[in-house]
Amino acid sequence: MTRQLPSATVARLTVYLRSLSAMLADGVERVSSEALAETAGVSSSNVRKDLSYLGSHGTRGVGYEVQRLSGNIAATLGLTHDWRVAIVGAGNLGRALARYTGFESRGFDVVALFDADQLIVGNEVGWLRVSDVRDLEVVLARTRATMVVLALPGTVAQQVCDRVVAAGVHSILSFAPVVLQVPDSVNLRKVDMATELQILAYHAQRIHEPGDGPGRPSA
Amino acid sequence: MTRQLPSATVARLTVYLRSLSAMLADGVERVSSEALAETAGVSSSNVRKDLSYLGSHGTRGVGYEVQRLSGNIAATLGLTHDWRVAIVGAGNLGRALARYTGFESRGFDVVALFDADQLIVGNEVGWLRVSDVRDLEVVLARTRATMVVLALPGTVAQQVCDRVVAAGVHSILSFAPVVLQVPDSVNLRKVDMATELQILAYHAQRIHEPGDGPGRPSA
DNA sequence: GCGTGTGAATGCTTTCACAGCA
DNA sequence: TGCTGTGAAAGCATTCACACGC
Repeated sequence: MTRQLPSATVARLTVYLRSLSAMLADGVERVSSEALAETAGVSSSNVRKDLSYLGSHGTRGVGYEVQRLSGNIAATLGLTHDWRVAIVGAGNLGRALARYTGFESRGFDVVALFDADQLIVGNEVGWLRVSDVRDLEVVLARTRATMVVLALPGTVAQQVCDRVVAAGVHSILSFAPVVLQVPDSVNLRKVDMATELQILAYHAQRIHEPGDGPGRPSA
Repeated sequence: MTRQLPSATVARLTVYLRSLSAMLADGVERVSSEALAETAGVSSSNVRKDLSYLGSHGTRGVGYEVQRLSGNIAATLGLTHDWRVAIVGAGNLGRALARYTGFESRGFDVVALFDADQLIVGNEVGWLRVSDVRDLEVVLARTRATMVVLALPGTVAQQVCDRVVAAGVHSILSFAPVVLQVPDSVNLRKVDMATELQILAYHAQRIHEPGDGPGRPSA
């Protein structure tokens, strides 16, 4: 049952899942690869290839059963139960993440929020109380969190990351603008907003040749 | 003159740039592809291939001049001048982004922050005043913002996105958990935190079968 | 027919290995 | 000698095109 899926496929499955959830809510019962591709912003052959990895059973000439496909993808992604997530860093971003309602609805429970600043520790954010990062190991164990989100300054990210790893966490999502070193056994994903803007800058600059001001909005 | 760089290379250039900035600050003058690869978390041959696209001039047997390489990459990415960025959505995430100091230091000026909620419009966030999203077109024009960050609910993302595009913006970074449709002339990048966690869930679930969760994959 | 499932072909990315130059 | 720069090879990912079954 455990053949590794191509990583590009895994990323797209999450998108399909979102589209399918919307369709389920709308009472749609069947969907073609063409229609699903449309809502997901990819090609239909890409959709079919991706779904074929699940050993998915669509019906030729008809399409896929929304309900069944949705359950199939959720199971494949490991979303059959909730995941307990801890957020380290209760600055602007950490607090925003802690209050983000999109996690809940997608099967992720935020069970702890940490900060090092004693002025913040003990405060309430949403329905959570901010824990002292000195108690990281204890609280991670007590809450049985298996995923950690790092929302802290680059300067301390690596040292906190090391403690998180030592505490036995294998899944980490980092918003810190640094490259973190982790053992192979740990799964680390990185989101960096400045990087994203820089990539946009590259493409923007290739179009309007840089004068002193960045392009005029010619329409 | 400038041939299109592979997109994977562009993404890594931003990482190199960060490493090089740190080295510059530390007074390091030269760096080998091996050393740079280490800090960036990629292979050294990957670094050399990437840099060779810039027609970059390293010195054989020695390495690259940090200062020069750094300037080279910045120029390639179009970071020789600041970019004016507007953020639409002053909820938790939007406010966190508006206050994020990492943008400034990387050449991105947040020049406007919008919201639709009349209770929020007019408030100060950092050194910005929240504008009414009804004035989107006017304020975008006045501030001459050329990049827009969408930090708003999925339900309104597409309609706001359409207005942003119509206003002549060609670079958009979206945090909304939906697939947005834009013309080919627009560059859209997407960041979705729930998606990232789902991808982590997939890998986590492939390793340890969860103990207290219901259901395991059928044989 | 129609739309899935899938080999085969194309294109993109990374790695290898080594020539070439300080 | 040491490290860059780069063709050639290997490894992924996407697209094509069409057989197949409803």
